[in-house]
Amino acid sequence: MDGFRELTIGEVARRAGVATSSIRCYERIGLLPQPERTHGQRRYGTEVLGKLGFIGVAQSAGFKLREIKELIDGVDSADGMGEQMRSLSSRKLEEVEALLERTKAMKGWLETAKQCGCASPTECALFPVPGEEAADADWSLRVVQVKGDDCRRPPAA
Amino acid sequence: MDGFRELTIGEVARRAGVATSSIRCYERIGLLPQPERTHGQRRYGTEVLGKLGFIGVAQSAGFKLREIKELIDGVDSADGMGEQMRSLSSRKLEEVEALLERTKAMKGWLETAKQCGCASPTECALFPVPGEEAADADWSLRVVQVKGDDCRRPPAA
DNA sequence: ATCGCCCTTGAACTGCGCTTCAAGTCAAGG
DNA sequence: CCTTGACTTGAAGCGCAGTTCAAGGGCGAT
Repeated sequence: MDGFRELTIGEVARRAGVATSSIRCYERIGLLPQPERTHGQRRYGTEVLGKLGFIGVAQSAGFKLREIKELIDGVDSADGMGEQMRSLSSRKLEEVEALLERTKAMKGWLETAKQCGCASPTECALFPVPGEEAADADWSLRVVQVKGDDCRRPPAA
Repeated sequence: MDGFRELTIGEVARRAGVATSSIRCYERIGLLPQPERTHGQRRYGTEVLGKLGFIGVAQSAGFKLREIKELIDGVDSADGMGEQMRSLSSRKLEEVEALLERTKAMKGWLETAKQCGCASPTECALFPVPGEEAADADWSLRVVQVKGDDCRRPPAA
């Protein structure tokens, strides 16, 4: 059913929803294996679609291609989906959880900004001004503190 | 209090927590105005710290520097923080919400992968294989469907 | 006056993830 | 036969967000 390996790069690109140039690029950097060839042209089996799908998901979650390569290599080479896979996933999970938090913070900021009625950044809590001593102001955390739909800066008490 | 404009670029960099090279870069692309100078050296007032803070926040909210420039130009010139701000935020909000979904999907995937006992990707539902007709397979949604701690692929019924 | 330190410049470089290009091969269809 | 269309290659280019570098200026302190 899928041992035919008869898909051309163009067909793979169409079905996976990526550009042929991306596929060749992935091959170049070792993300995809060298496929078999007919008349010099790449021939793929359908399993490459799964791999491309995985690459897409991982990418959209913020993995770099190098990291995706690590993941794929771990799965392909080691003892099945062994320790390598699990430890990589554990490590990545922490990063993804951090990304999740940051993304939630951004969402909050944008929701406030969407309905902000402030006349200028000077009066708006979305745009804080650091104190004299603030050497390492943590802007992203300050922004998270903006809640509700009133983003006016509290009158500096 | 802040009309002195006596901060050097190094001091601004330290207090805002960015590199001097970034500040010059922002100036180059019009994100920051040309500051006054003494002996050829840039001299800033403290209000630049607010601007840099804003740039940082907006960046972490997913805005590109070009978009941030749009925002700043809009705030500085037009009717306060007007329509431009709100429409850009609305647009960005959609993007961030999509990112949020993808990140959640990846988190689910990684959590499953962390405790996956499958011997090979072939038997594992974490690596789906698309059907013959799937021209626009929605991988991110498929991955979300992997729930619980058993990631074995259901025997193709 | 010499040292150390901070500042200046433009150009080039980095890393990432592709995309585009020129020049060529091959098989099928009219 | 000739065209069409999909494929091949390596190299170069792009957009982004900076960083690094060489070569030099100026100032306060010792």
